[in-house]
Amino acid sequence: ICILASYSKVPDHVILSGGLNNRYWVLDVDERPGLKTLTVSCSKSLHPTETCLDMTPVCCGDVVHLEGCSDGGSWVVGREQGFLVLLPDSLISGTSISNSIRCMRRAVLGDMFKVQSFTNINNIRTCFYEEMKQELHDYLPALEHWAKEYLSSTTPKGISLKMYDSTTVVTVAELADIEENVWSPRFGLKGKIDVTARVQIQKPRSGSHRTSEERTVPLELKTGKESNSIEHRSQVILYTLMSSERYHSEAGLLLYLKTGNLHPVVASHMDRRELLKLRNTLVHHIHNCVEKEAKRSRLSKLPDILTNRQTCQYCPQKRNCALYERAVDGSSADDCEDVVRDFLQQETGHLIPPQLSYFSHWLLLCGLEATSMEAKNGRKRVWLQTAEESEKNGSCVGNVQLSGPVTVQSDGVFLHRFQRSSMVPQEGLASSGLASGDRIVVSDQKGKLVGLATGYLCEVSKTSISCTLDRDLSKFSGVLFRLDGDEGVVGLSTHLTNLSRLMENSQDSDRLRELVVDLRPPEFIYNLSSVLPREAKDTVANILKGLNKPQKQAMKKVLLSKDYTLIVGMPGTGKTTTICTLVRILHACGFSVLLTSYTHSAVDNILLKLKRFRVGFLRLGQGQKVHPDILPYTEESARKKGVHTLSELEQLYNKELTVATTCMGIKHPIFTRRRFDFCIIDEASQISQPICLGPLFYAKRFVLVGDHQQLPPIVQNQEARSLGMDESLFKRLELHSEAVVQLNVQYRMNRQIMSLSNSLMYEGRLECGSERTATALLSLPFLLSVQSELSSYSKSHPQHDLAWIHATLLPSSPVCFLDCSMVPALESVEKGGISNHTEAALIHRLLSLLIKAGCKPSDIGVIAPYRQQLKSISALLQSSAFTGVEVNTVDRYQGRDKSLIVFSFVRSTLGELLKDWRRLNVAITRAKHKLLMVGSITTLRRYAPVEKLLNHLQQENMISFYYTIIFNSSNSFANGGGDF
DNA sequence: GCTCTGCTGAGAGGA
Repeated sequence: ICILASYSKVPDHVILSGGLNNRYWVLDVDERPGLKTLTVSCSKSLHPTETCLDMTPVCCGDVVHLEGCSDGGSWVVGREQGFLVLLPDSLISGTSISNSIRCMRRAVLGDMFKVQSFTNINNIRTCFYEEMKQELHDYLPALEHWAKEYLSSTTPKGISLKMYDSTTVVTVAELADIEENVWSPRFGLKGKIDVTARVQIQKPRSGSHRTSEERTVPLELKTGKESNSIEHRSQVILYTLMSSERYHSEAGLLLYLKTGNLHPVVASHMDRRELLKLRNTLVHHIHNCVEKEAKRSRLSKLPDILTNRQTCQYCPQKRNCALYERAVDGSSADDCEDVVRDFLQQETGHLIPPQLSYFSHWLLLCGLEATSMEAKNGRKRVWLQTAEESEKNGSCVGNVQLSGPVTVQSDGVFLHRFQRSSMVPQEGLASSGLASGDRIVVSDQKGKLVGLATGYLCEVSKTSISCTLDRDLSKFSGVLFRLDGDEGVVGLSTHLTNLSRLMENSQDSDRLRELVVDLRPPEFIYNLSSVLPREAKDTVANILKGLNKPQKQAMKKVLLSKDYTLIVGMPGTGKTTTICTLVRILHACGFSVLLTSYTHSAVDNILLKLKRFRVGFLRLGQGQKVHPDILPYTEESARKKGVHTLSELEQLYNKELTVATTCMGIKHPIFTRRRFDFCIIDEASQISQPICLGPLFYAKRFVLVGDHQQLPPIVQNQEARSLGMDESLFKRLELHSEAVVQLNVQYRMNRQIMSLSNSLMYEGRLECGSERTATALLSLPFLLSVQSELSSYSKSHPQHDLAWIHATLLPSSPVCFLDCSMVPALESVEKGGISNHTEAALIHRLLSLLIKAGCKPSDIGVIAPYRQQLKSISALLQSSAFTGVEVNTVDRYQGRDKSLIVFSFVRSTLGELLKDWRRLNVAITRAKHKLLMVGSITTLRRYAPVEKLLNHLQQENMISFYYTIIFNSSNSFANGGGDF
């Protein structure tokens, strides 16, 4: 009963449907020997139900797609017909499935851990003409042979296909496409087809006449040995299956380039069904990587280890295979066969139990987080929803056609322009919810060509859209397309790959593991002169002149470190400047530096400062995401200036001492070659441990810069968070106080504003850098005129007491809390989240007055913890007078400041976000000269952090004014006061 | 309960 209850409600994000592209919900599984009956429904009300017979590992609550025919509501998946596709919206690649034939465990691991070895410099080799020519040369004779035998343009013999009679001849008429991308949500498959070939099938009719028929089939190329193996043939069968909706082909071709031999691959229904069963098993393991037992989650068991030395010896997943077995499945070396024991010992013998549990712990956290992200994954909307439905939700434009020619921008980047074919709605395409810079997926409107190309939007105007795509779609002129925003299915493979690497038996990993997992205390040397080169001393001394005391200390600590240094950058203490200076000093000493952060903008922030000094650097990363002023420093632009050979490319990679990129950008081939003396990671307190590890593999020493009193890494899964997934490496290593330097001298906030954070978080450690900082106030040149306007209004409306407004505006009171409890100001829960219209209206009024009094809109920032509140505030700030006012979330304001900050607390009931001390700390440390807080004190007192803040405000007499007048449209000053 | 940035990625082949 309990099980039924939990699966009798379909979650909101699940989409069900009947028909050809059906999606069924599994309500019940009845298992008997040799027979498995599923009770399924394709309606969200779960009525009516149908049944299905199949042997796949299906659980209650799974979504399945049924192929074949149903007879009176019962589906049979059997020898002659019918398929069951488990979780069809998880598209599995053809190679993953063919990999699973030999070892299912390897295929499952392959989905979790990407193996790095292949992004090496040899891959780039073939990008250069000479190297490519050489590579191709060996294959030319065989290719020529192939063309003569099979290409229609010559006089080919063709191949005979057994599926027809022996006199049927197939020749290749045209190569229609190469590397065609296919997403097949019907079979839950995806892949890239080497060659899409148009073939001619000639068969004898009765009598002597031949009939000729044209078909489009997948052609798979293999450069290696001609094995005609089951794996190769399976790949072709899968490509044929996944492209069957496009081309209706029944067979595919397999071409071995070493010999030029072409093999036809024809599959029976059972062949296809067996492959789809493998796919289902794989999906089952991927989806159920975490299981719950007695309310506690744990990692599931993987398919068994294949104890075949021949096969396992060269398996790219052997380390992960052994690690998982020992760390997760917990098998001790004793209770297994000799072969397995030897294998486990060989791969994981260098690891001690705490290291294994670090690995399994983080694997579990990532697994939990992955399940939360999967539920939100919006990619399946591309095929589950019509363009019209998706347009309503935003982030989709349907009914567009190619307009104008496709231009090649660079290698594999094609610029396209699309136009709405039918009438354009009033607001035009600009209102589609898509904006320039967004990632998109292009599909056809009908849903036959799903995922044709991906790319980035360039320009969105009222009538047309331009974008760069990874494929040239010019041959589809006239086809109706839809463009969908692609939130991406990034997953956690970088996390897992880094974790796996941390467990590697190598020098780099051993050392990092010692520091990160075993928490070995960091070491320092004592004599600065041994690290400072004589010739750099003057330069360094000069650079140091611009720094304050703690900043100088930080520089010294870094230079003396043998392992790592942690720099705590409290709000406004000049973190960016400090990092910039650090890079300059290290540069002057001749040290190489890898400079990273989680976000592109944080990396570029430092580079923008660095670029003013004569310090060269190489910026890696997608040009689309890099700041325009930094573009000249990217690899892309350097290569445009002329890199024609491999050695020129190597020169480019080795030229600069300093290399900058994001933490995720470490897949770049440069890292197979280069090691750095230092790695600096900015905003490290906001980066999760597995991601933060990535760049550290490439440096001898590292510097983490952050502040754990500000925002932690974002973790969506509640259980993962409670198990510590939001603990950054910065926080973890902070227990070694000898590695920590605190930057506590700040140049942002005046004395009163600083006092808030000091009492909330920093216990008085935060100091003002100068008297000027401490006493700086908001400048309101026209305050007098606004005041007199207010006074005259008060005279004519004596029933309204406006004293509180007078006081709020005064620059001499830098901190004000406006209490709305008595108004009252109630929150409202809307589709997009929580907002508070009363607070929004009040903020609108205050800003009008402040701007009238002479505050520049660009000096004003409005902050709220909730997105929906930003929307309702922005909606009120539409008039041109407010242009320049920046409205944003607390999270997005971290690292930034404004002269005047207005913070809207929003909540009138309890909420999750404001319970976090760190978020509140960020909110109150953004203002330089004046901080206005708006909220309901009676409610907010219930949160410990806000309570502490309020106590301080009361002590210091900063809640000077209770905002208690009735605030509604009929009798407030809002109407009578006209436009102020 | 509602905070959000990363990222091409499928497959390249050997025993």
